[in-house]
Amino acid sequence: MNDSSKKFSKATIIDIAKVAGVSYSTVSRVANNFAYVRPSTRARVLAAMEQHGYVANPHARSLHRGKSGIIGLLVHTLSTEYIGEIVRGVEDEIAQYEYDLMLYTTHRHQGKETQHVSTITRGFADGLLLVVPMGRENYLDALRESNFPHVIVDEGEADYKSPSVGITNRKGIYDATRYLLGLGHRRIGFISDKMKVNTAVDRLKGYKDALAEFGVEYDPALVLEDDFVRPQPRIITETLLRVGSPPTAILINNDPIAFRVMEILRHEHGLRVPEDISVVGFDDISMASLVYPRLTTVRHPLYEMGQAAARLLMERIDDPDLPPQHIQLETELVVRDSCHDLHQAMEMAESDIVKPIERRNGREPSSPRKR
Amino acid sequence: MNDSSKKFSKATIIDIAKVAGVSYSTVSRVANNFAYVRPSTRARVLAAMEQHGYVANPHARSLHRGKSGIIGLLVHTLSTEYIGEIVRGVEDEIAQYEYDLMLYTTHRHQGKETQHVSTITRGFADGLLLVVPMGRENYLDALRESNFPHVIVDEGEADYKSPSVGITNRKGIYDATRYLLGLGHRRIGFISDKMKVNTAVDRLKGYKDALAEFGVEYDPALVLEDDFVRPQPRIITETLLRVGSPPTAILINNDPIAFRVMEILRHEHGLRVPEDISVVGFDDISMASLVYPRLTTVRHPLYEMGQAAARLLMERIDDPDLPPQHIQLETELVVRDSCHDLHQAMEMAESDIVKPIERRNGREPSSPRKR
DNA sequence: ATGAAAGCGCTAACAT
DNA sequence: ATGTTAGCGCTTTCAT
Repeated sequence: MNDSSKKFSKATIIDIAKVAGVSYSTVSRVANNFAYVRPSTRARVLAAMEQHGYVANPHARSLHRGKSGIIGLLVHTLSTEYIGEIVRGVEDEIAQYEYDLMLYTTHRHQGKETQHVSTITRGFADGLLLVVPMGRENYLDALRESNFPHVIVDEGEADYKSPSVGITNRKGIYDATRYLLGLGHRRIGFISDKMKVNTAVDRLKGYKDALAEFGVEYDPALVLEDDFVRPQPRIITETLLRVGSPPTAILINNDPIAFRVMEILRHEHGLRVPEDISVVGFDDISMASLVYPRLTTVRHPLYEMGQAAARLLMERIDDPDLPPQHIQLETELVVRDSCHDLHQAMEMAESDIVKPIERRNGREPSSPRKR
Repeated sequence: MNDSSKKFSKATIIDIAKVAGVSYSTVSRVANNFAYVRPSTRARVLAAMEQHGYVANPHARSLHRGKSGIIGLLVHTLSTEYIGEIVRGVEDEIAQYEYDLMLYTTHRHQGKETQHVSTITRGFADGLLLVVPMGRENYLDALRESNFPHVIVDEGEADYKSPSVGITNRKGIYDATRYLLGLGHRRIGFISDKMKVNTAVDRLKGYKDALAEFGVEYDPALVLEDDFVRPQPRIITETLLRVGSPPTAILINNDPIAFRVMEILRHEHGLRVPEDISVVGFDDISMASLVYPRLTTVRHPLYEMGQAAARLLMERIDDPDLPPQHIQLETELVVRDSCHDLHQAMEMAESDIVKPIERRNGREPSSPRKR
């Protein structure tokens, strides 16, 4: 409004109309590529637009059209590859529809703010993507009531009231658990997100199913709930190692936490992975194949999930009355080097003087220089 | 505009005015918390707003005010912790000013599109943050010409025409190189981003300065330029190992690439880090302390950089005529376990039968199970 | 093929 | 303390 801000205020449709010597509705026609504009007129308008670097004010346009070409994305944080990959999928998909992305981080809009998020988004964006595993009930209801186009990303099987995209969580963990059981492991630690999170429930089921199938009794002492937003890998690890008959393998429902557990196992407990203890992660982020030992994990198709969610949202923006749909993508067990075959280990032990238990503190990490 | 979309179109200021039995300017006054509204009237309006879940249409508001409360963020990709941390800093900072974030990914708006980005952003957002190390000349000029508030994030020392935030790149690498030299290394590989990127130039300078200080001759064969957008760690590594007198240490200007190089060194060349070859990274992302061996690297204050950039931008939105300013944040060498002390190694070798050269393929990674 | 004019929802003078 | 009104910049009938 003040003078200095005028400096970068763009030419309006009226300015262009004046320069081109036409009415501003004609400029609008040219800008929107409508038919029935005489080629010579069009050229003149185009020239004027070019000259002044004209571009339509998106707010005015949105105001009139009643839609903005923007979709909102609600996430907890951006600092993880997990979310980065999802956003990449979303971005690539909506680019085809010429949509743009508005970012909302939930930790800002806390408490009563959480409700505002949906309200803010409503009216500003044409649709909303939610990557928020919990604490969303209040505004989810509001979104459904007002029939505002939205899609939940990475949803479990519990709640299909809203359209959503997810993965085969149960099967993913089922496969991983079976794999460990197949290697001879019977005491398998399970580090899970809070059971408030739907996907965590599904995954625990996969764990139990596999155990049952192998006739292994389910031991609650081996199942630890952590808050994946603020994980406590040290506490979790120590708790698990202190269990009466400690686990020979740990299934951790999140790669980054698995990395931290491995680090703790190695540097604070002198345990080797996989020789002394096996580790399996979940997500298969890029680091999984770069750590040492390379992490065996369950691939989570994050990019594809983002794409699918965006596509679903586009459909619902077109027709908000579509019945809620849930898309489920396939996981895949990726076997790398972080698990030990106990059968093989047995044979070794028989022809070996070193017993497994003695190995534990046998080898310190080389060159333990301080930070 | 069609019927179904009406379903979630919110009540307007006029609807509320009717319900509350006042004029809509009064509603506006209440919505904007103006004085001089009789408490009873205010209460009535508030009730009506509550009842209908009223929230002002942001486009109408922006249109009128001439500003939107939005800042644009232009990044290449979101899939890295690097960018995630920056965005987190930005987010936290702008939240205090009640600004929101609009995301633009450059790989979408390529070629002539790149120009559109600035034009789109102009008029829609009140300011723009750029995390784009290269290929931005065209629109940067346009931004400066129109005096549109913008800040370049992670800028080197070459270009202070635009306001920017960066780090002590030269010193960061200078410290790291000195550290390696201090450990006795004389052949130090240097893997850098393209020299088109300003920061890469600064860093190379730091490398050369340290070398000169130790009287070590600069060998161009040890300096490899890679494209950090599409890195080729395998090629780089092999090239470096094939140099006549190969490096005993490698300085890699990016942690994720350092992780990949370490993996390649280990699994494809049977080399141990740090015993056979030392590695230093740059950025100190969270994984640096979780890999094995823990990575010695240069800390890049990403979060703080995001904050500083956002703060600078806020200032410039307030007063676009401020002279361009450059903020430089401090780096810090973080010593962990990925570097070997050659002096120490010498002593060892003398009292050891195993010569360094023989060690090279001496130890395969344990349990080399296939993926 | 083009111009005139209404209106999208809101804010901010200007009245009263 | 509240109502009236003129835009903000654009799209879109409706005329011509």
